[in-house]
Amino acid sequence: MDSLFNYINKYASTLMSEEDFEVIQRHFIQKRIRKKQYLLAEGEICKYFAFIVKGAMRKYCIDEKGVEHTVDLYIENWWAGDRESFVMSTPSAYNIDAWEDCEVLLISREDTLKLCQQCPAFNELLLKLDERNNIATQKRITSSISFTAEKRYQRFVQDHPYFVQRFPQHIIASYLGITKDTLSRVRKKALSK
Amino acid sequence: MDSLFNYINKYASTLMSEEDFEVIQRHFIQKRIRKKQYLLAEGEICKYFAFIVKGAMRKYCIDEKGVEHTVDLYIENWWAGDRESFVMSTPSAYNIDAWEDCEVLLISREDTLKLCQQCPAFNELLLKLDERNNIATQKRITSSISFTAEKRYQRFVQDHPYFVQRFPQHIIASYLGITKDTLSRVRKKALSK
DNA sequence: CGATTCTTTGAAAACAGTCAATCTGTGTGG
DNA sequence: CCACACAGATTGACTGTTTTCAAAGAATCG
Repeated sequence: MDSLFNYINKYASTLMSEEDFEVIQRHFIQKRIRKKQYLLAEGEICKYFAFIVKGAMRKYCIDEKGVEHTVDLYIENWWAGDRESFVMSTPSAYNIDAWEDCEVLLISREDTLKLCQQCPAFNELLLKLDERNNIATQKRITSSISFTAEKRYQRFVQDHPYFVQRFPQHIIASYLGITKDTLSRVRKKALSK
Repeated sequence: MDSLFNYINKYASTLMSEEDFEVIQRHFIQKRIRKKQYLLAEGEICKYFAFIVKGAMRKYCIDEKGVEHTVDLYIENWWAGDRESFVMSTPSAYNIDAWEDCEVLLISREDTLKLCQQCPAFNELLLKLDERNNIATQKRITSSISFTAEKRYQRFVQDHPYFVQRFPQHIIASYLGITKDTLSRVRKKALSK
C-alpha cells in the first residue's frame, strides 16, 4: 500500500490525514498477477482498475487477422484498465496481461466514486491523473500522425527509456504501430549513423 | 451561456442551483473568434480553455518541413485548448484557429480550479469530460496503430459524420495521418465497391 | 469573371509489410 | 555439461501501400 500513498501524496496538493489513509486503504484489494495471466480479457467487463505496485503489464487488442496490437504499456506507479468498459460497464475490446509478475491494488468503479466523494485528496488525484493521461495521449496521437516510424521510435526511446529496458522489441514495434521487422531495420539504420 | 448550462446539466448527475449558475457564469468570458483567427498560436501559453457555443475549430502543429498536422477538430459543445500548456504554463506546440466563425466561452486555469472547489457539479463535469476524452483518444490510438488508411477513414465517417460535413477532405486526411492524395484515392476505391 | 481553395489524377520513388529462413541468447531437463 | 526447446532479433527478396510532386479539374466566393 505504501507505494500508493506515496503516489497520492505526490499528486495531491494537500497532504492526507490518517483517516483518509484508512478510508482509501479499505477500498483497495491487494492481488498478485503472475506473468502471462490476465487482469482483463476481451469480452469481459473491466470491474477493477489496477494500480501497479510492482511489475509490468500490457494492454492489447487482436484484429481480424489475429495480429496483436499493443495499445498501452504499464509499469510501477501506473494505472491499468479499460476506461470505457470500466465506466460504461460494456464488454472490453482489450486484453490486459502481466508481462512480468505483478503486485497490484484493485479498486472497483463504485468505490472510486465513493472515494471521490469522501476524500478530496483522492478526487484531486483522479483529476490530475486524467490530466496527465490526456496530455500523454495527445502527444502520442501527434507523434503517430506526424512522424515516420523512425522518428516515432526515436521519440519513444527518449520519452520512455524504462519501457525499452523492460519490453522486447516486437512489443514496442506493435506499440508504435509498425512490425517487428521494420523496427529491426530502423534500429540498424540508426546505429550506422 | 445557455448552451453551456445545458451541457453541464447533461453531464452532471445533480442539477445545479440558481446560485451555481451565477457563480459559473461569472468565471467565463464570452468571445467571438472569426474564421482563420487564432485561439492559440504555437509558442504561446494557453491561458484559456474554450467552450464552443457555435462554430468549428481545429488544432494542428507544423513539422520541420512546414506540413500541418491536424491533431483535433472541434465543433459546438466541445472544449478547445492545449491541456499541457494550460496546466503547466509552458509554450504550446500547437495552433488552434477558427475554421468557421465562432462564439466561445473562455475560462482560465485559476478559475477552473476555483470552480472545482466551489461547485461540485462543475467538478463532476470536468471528471466526466476527461473520462470521455480519455476514452475517445484511446480509441483513436487503437485505430491509428491497428488499421490501414482505408479502415481508419471508414471508422471516422461512421463515428464523426458531423466532422465530415464541416471540414474539407484535406483537413480530415491530415487528422487521419495520411495525405489528401491518399484520402482521395481511398474514397474513390470505396465508391467503386 | 478572376482568385482562391479544394479535389483528383498519373507516374515515380520512398516506405512499410509479409513470409520464410537464420541467428542469438536463455533456460530446462536429461 | 550438453542437447534441446523457446522466445526474440535479424535479414533478404518480394509485394503492397503511401508519399511526392506537378498538373489539371471542380467548386466556391467576392
